[in-house]
Amino acid sequence: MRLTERKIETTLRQHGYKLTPQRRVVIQTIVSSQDHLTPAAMYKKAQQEHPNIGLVTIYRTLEILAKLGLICELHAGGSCHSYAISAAGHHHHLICSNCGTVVDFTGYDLSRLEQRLFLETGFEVAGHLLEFIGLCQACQKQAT
Amino acid sequence: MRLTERKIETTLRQHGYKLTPQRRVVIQTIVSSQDHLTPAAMYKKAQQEHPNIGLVTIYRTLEILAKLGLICELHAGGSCHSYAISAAGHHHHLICSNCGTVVDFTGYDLSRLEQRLFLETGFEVAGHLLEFIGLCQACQKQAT
DNA sequence: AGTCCAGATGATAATATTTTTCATTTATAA
DNA sequence: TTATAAATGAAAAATATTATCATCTGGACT
Repeated sequence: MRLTERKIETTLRQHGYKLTPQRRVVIQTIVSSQDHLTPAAMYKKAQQEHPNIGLVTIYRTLEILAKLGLICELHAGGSCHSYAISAAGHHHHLICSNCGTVVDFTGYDLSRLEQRLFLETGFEVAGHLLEFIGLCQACQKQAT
Repeated sequence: MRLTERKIETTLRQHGYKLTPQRRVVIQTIVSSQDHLTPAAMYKKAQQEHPNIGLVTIYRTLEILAKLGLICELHAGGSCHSYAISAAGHHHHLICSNCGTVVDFTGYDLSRLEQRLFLETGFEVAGHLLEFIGLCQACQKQAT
């Protein structure tokens, strides 16, 4: 389940952030997007709703949303500074290399591997990054 | 098994690239480094051996090495434009968040998960990104 | 060893991206 | 309604990356 606009706004408030029109626009934009967006792409989209919004505000808002875990930074799909709306709990991503669509999936547990790695290397694992890149169903058909 | 200087040089030649002193220095630098380096960090290190080397050459060399799969771009450890020497076959990375040390590991197979994802989402997976971030043994002790 | 030349280099400039600064505006709690 | 801490946008600064181009050189060939 992806986070909703409402849920994100509540979380922002709970952390003492003000709910400005600009932030609403950014949130709305990212929630309504199936794919991942760079700050620049975000800026373009947001401007359609709020022509005066500044690029700096985009950067600042994305930073906050990322810090609160409301959006996820993606790496496997080209730019390393693009974001997609987050799912509610712990999850991983599937990214379409053609259209950029991001699909979240859950239920894959890496803790056994982490345990193995600890035994083999002594590393105390604190986090991980797992993303898949490929072609979504729609883009596979298109490619035919 | 990490790639050796020799192996990398051979591969470069095989692909028609010239083996210049600058490239040797870059290769030597990255092979002898336990951690991952950004182009800028690479530049500094390389300059110690070859004071006249240009930053552009670093960028160009890293680009070639990455394209040939001789070095790996890392994401979980801060900068998304840092590289570490690659292991010989398919592998994944463990990165120390404190000292930057990169340890490769092999033998973890994601094809069953990819199969599951295909069934569930229709995605035709083409590749993946799997990295772990944590504390290496040495840094754990240090932290005590 | 000497010649040739495609490919490589470094200096510089151009472009792109991100962060800082600061005067002004505004969301929200009282 | 007011007070105020936080947020905004414009501009500048700082970083990071890529393109251009005259010059140089590794390595194939003799």
